[in-house]
Amino acid sequence: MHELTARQAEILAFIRRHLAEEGRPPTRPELARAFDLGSTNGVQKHLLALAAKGAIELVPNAARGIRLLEEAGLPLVGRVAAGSPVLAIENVLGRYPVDPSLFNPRADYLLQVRGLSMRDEGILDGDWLVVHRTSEARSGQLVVARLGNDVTVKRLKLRGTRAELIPANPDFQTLHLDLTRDTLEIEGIGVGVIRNLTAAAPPAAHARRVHRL
Amino acid sequence: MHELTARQAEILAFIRRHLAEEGRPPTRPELARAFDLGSTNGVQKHLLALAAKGAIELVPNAARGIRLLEEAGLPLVGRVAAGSPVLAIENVLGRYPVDPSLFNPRADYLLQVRGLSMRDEGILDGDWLVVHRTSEARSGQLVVARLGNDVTVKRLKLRGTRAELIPANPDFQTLHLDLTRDTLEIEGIGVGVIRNLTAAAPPAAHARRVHRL
DNA sequence: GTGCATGGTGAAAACATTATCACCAGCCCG
DNA sequence: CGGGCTGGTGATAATGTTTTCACCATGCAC
Repeated sequence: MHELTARQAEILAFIRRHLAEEGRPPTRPELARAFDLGSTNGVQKHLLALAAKGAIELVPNAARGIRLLEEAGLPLVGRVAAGSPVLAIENVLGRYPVDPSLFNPRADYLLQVRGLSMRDEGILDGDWLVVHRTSEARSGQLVVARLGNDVTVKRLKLRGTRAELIPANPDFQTLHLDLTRDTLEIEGIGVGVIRNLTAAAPPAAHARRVHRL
Repeated sequence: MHELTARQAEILAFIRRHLAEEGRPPTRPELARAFDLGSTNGVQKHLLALAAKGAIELVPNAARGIRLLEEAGLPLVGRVAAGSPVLAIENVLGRYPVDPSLFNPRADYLLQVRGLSMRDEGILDGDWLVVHRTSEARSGQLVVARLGNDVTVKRLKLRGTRAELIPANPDFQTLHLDLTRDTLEIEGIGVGVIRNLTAAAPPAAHARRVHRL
């Protein structure tokens, strides 16, 4: 999908909002009113541009025939390949209909937890950690951190120039870092946990096209 | 909301499906075609009946102006008052945008877990247990059971006419039941767990009106 | 059996919406 | 400096859609 212009992004955002609030896509006159345009044709050209760039689909001759083509739900990230960004395509196992607004701050992706290093905080092997993407974390928060080529989930403690990454399982070691020497890359903070208790048959990843929410 | 007739329920279901699949509500001609009616007025009368019963809202003079008025998301059940049904209004703390299809079998409600009796299975105080409503459970499943006036979450083991409700914490006792004497009422089975790690500011319960799913 | 809710047909007027025409201006790129 | 993309105005035809007529049949409660 090509980059959208500022104007096109505004219009796409309005369509999203209209869909969420009214439960149906806007018409061209409604869009024209919202953007104070005198002609529906201005709107029509923006819609054609958005459709050409793959952001929406226009259903011919249907009133309110605007469909959003964004992917629904949050990406589930599995084992992170060495050196690759967390959200790189090869790490994404699928998309699942989890509402980002259910968590605070907003959820950005799901990370499948491997191992039992956070067992005593009730985070088990296979659980989905709900992650808010940020590079800043405060002491005491559960962080998704990158250590060299590895991505790990631990509780962060900051003491001046020293940092600790603390597991919640006596079988694992606390990692001590000197921030004047070592680099600590924060990928995000844990804002929630989701566990599927009947995981024998995991739900199919929704490739569903959205409209709202 | 009054009871819907079979026909009205069919039509409501179609509207729901159309919304989920097409991203916009159906028009009256579309409904007429779907139900093989020769006149859009047949549809119109059904819509007026649905609106009168509070199932939908009709937006005047708007193409596809049908809004679903169902409540979004799943109810979160807090402490269950003695003797009351789990989903009784006084037990419901709010509604949260959790997608029922994310779990298998389908999620019906969320139960706020009290205490640490399932700690070693990673279910902690305050966690939301995702529950599928059923009165039948198999041995080995995590069940929401009613014991007299209390509702409890334990793992179920069945051995002939004897049943055990087993906690996952050595500080708690296994409950032994003789099914020829005692009654074991199953309210549902646990199909998932959701935990909010930053629960200081819990998300506002959505009273949001849906369209989608 | 009379009244009322449900579930229809058929038609038509009024209005909402899409789609396309011609035309204009600014901007950036080669 | 010419051509293409963006972002507009204004108008109109064709179609989609809502709304409301009048009329009919069935089942059910009082």
